[in-house]
Amino acid sequence: MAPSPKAPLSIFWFRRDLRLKDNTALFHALRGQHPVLCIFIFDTDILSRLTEKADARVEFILNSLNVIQKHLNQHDSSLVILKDKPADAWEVITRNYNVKSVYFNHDTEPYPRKRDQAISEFLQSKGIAVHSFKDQCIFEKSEIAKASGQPYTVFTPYFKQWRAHLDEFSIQSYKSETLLRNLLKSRTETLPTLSDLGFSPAGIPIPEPEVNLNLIKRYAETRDFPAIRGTTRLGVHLRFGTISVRSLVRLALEQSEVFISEIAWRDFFMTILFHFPYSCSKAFKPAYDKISWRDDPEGFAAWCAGKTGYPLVDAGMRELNQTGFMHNRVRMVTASFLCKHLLIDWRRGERYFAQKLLDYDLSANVGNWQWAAGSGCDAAPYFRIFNPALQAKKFDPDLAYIKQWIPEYGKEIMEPIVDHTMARERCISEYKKALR
DNA sequence: CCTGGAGTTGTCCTA
DNA sequence: TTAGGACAACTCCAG
Repeated sequence: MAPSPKAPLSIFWFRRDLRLKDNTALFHALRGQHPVLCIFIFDTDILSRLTEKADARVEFILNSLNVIQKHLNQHDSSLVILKDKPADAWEVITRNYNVKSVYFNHDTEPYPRKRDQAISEFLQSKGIAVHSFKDQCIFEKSEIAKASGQPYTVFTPYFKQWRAHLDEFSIQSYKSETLLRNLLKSRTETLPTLSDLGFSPAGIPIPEPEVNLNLIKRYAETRDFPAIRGTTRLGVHLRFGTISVRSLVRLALEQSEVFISEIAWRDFFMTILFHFPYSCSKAFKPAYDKISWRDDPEGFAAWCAGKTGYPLVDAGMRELNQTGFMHNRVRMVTASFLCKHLLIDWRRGERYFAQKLLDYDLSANVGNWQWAAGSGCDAAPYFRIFNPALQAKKFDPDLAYIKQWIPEYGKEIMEPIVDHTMARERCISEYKKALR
């Protein structure tokens, strides 16, 4: 860290908003009265929980920080990177700099909420002003709520309200990129390397943050076919904030209502987790925690490895294992298979996806897993059990996706690890018993 | 408070 | 081959 320049300054704290363009808190920081120093903290509590050392997400963050650093350097400024527990990092920062105010964007997940609360109290106790802003979603917290003020728990009425609120203001651009002259001038700091952080490259391709308008226009017709490039794959960029969700909505508004509604689903699940934080580890509908999930180590291992004998399930799991991505249609099929065919607790699947997905987001992952298990708000009815063979026939009719991920398909025959009809009946009767 | 309509993404069986 | 009802009732939400 640089030696103490005692001039008063503001700090902008990058978290999951790794961009200089259209960044709300950065915009407000740069319009403040002090020059702005940008920081990023590698949270050692989070890093130490990552068991896989070839983690593409750490790599993605580092790449994004390097892009930011290049731009900051053009303005004779530099990122300061810390690797510490956040509380300790802020202890160091406030000791080394004459910090007058701190700016960051909201993160409403349970852990960041607690963290930000503690850090804010610490900063305020030192007389430092804390300013935080909505940035990672269009509407958050209780902005979309029933007339009574209670949060919606059903998507359709939520979306109706969300859509009615969507105006110029809610998707305006905060042109932080035009204010970079207000950055603090500082000596260039060297960024850590991946190995400095204790990680190694994952060898996973990272999609560019490019918005393909034609793809969004055709989204409703193409999104369900995993062999087609029919989805934008922007999830990872929304996850880390390398694109602004407002800019995406601005572009998509003219193109596709279905795509817009998917952005609203993202807001919806974030809002649900904000109001019902227990739902990341417990069934949203408590009765579903009465299901006696099977402890089936072989079945779980087969599912993870993509060796269930159901081609679409296996193709999806192999795509996930090899690329850190799985097509959304296939996410539903694989999740349904684990919960319903194998009767394995949705939390185990959720944790596996959490380890593997480059675009992993707690609220969306938990929301969708609970949807698949039937335990979530507004979830699939329990008797709705995806038939993997039928799903393959409908959505991968020429087997292009299956053959892409299962090269031995057609040459070797793999017996299904569980019979569809038996599994279906077992599931319905077990759910029935639990929900009685 | 009451009431009626609706609820992301399915599947299976029967006629 | 295809269309329609059953699956299960319950809760949510708006008027």
